[in-house]
Amino acid sequence: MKSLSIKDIAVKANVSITTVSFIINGKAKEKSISEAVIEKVEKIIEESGYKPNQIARSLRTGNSNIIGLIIEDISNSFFSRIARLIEDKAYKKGYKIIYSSTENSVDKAKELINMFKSRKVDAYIISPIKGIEEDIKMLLDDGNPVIFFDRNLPDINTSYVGADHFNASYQSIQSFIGQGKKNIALVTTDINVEQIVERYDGYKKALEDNGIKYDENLVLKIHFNQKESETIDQIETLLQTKKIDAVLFATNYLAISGLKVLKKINKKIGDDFAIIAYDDHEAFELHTPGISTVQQPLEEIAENVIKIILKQLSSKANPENQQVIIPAKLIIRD
Amino acid sequence: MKSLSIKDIAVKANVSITTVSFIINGKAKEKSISEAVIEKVEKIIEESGYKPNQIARSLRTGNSNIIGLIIEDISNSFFSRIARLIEDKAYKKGYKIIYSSTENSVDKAKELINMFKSRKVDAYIISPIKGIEEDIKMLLDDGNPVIFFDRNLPDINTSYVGADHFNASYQSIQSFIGQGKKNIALVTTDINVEQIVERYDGYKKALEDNGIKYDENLVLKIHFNQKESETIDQIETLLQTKKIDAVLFATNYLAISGLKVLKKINKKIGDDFAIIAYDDHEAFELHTPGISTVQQPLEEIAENVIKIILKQLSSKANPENQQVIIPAKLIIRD
DNA sequence: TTGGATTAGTAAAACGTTTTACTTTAATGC
DNA sequence: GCATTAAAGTAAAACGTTTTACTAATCCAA
Repeated sequence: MKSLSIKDIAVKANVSITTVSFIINGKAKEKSISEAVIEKVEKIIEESGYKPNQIARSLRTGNSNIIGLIIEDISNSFFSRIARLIEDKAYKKGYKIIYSSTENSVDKAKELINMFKSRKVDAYIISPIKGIEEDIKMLLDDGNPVIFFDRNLPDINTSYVGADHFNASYQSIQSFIGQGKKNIALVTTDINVEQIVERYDGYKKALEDNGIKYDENLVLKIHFNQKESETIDQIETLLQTKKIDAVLFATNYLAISGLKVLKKINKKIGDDFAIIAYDDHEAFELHTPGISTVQQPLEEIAENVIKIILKQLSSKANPENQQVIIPAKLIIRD
Repeated sequence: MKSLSIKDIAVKANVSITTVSFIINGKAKEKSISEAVIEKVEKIIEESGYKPNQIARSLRTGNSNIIGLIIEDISNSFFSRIARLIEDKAYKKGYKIIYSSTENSVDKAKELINMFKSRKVDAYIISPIKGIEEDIKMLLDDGNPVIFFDRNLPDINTSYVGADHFNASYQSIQSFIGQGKKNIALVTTDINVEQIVERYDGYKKALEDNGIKYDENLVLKIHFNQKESETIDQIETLLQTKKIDAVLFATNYLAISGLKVLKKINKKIGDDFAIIAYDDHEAFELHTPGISTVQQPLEEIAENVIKIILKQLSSKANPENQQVIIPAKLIIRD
């Protein structure tokens, strides 16, 4: 059963295709179509359940009302929650989201950009990784709205929304030190993205500022794509072989692995051992004792992202790039 | 900067558009294009970075290589994990996923179906809700491949993949009874979907089969869209006012709320009080003691979904509907 | 009464592909 | 040497819209 086209409607209403198109697009008044015709056509559209073919529309107009969202991994709760918020807000403005996960692979990221390009998405919301600078530049050169979130690429001049990773990390360490901790470890990943580097820098700077010597043996860089069991082994080794009284985990999934280690080796969180996790997770609130965490302001991030991108989409003017850095919140639990 | 079209390539190569199209689509041999021309054109395509406009392609061919995924809520870990797996597998076959969350609203679900329809997605993967039967029927009548997962709509004759909710629930209760529990509560939701009903039925049947009288006061139906604080209050009331020695939570987020209550009222899980959660969650493994859980076979579900849908997409033949029920696994933790 | 403005509407081009039906040239068989 | 077939390729229609440029009729002012 073929679906209806604008032509079918035009024939039924005994008017031209043009007229129907004007009516559909709310230009009837402006194009001086009579009230009678408008009503007739609208009635027919209503009754027949006709919906314009978006593909044809996109081809003609050059825009798709689709926003491409490129993230690391939709199954990570940080991203899935952001995605949900963005989807929600975009939806209300008539935009759909089409998303894909890069799994931190440069090749996949490039492929995704190409794919979105050939689908003519109207805008790109990207949590970027190093290595795709050229591709992003091409997008920008072609006049596509592009916004980064969570992470930034320093060489690229485009809008960005993210948490203040440096300060969040700095304050976490301050908090440890305030509790009298001296041997503070950092468990982070080896992916070379700005937000991870900033968390590292904040860690280092806080130590320095407090006169504690930075010891690279207390920093564990986990390889991004490795199996969790391996991560667990490495964290276990760290905890068993080094004298450590506090650990900052640079991502929530690393903290989850860390908690598994603690359970396994039966090490308790308490007065003589503390941890803080970056990015909240339901497991942290429920844990006994509660796990302190750096909470990123998801709602605010999503809101700013969508606000900036919609503004760029509506005003054809060349976009002034905005950099929005939102403070993260340290939640102390116990 | 306009992007290249097939025409630009044709001009550069000094051949016709048709020829370029044949080459792009791998029909060069079959259409007897000479090796020399093929090479020349391919070189130009390669060098220029030309990518066919998918929109134009879709318009002409009538398919989009996009599969629409309609779920309840992408930020729920069950769905985001499934989504990731489906995305992954679809991607490998050249299909993209475009997803949206219904938030359990019939209106939103209908809107999404319409939106996907006007975008001419090639297939629909849906975790359905009651009230959209008519819309689904229309999709099927139009010859669209549609597959349900996680939940089924009994009136609709289409493929379905899901866990064996009835048995999973039944076994959970059996397990409680095996531990000597007698006053077993069920915390579930009021949404009227098959999988929730089955979990309820399994609960009831297991009680009956063991000669325990079903007591409706021990069943708490939480309103789907209410705030978590309210849910927590209701669960707290249930636990405080009724004599209960075991609780089955019908979804993971209900169990999370339940755990928050336990923490709040300082009730311990142990010999005289047990719980089981439906759908696993990272928090459950980490919890002390570990929370027993009904684990849905995500990987298998995703795999079956994508296998069935791809088969339907490749063979134009009218699809034989498949019903795949996969056993869930009860994981006992402590 | 005339000619510019307004009203009401339409024909046709364009967006970038795919695909059908066609042409031209060369090769082959007898 | 002529008819047939194969090889190599192309012109043009079609997909379903939007939009530009146009027409025809009516109205109004001078």
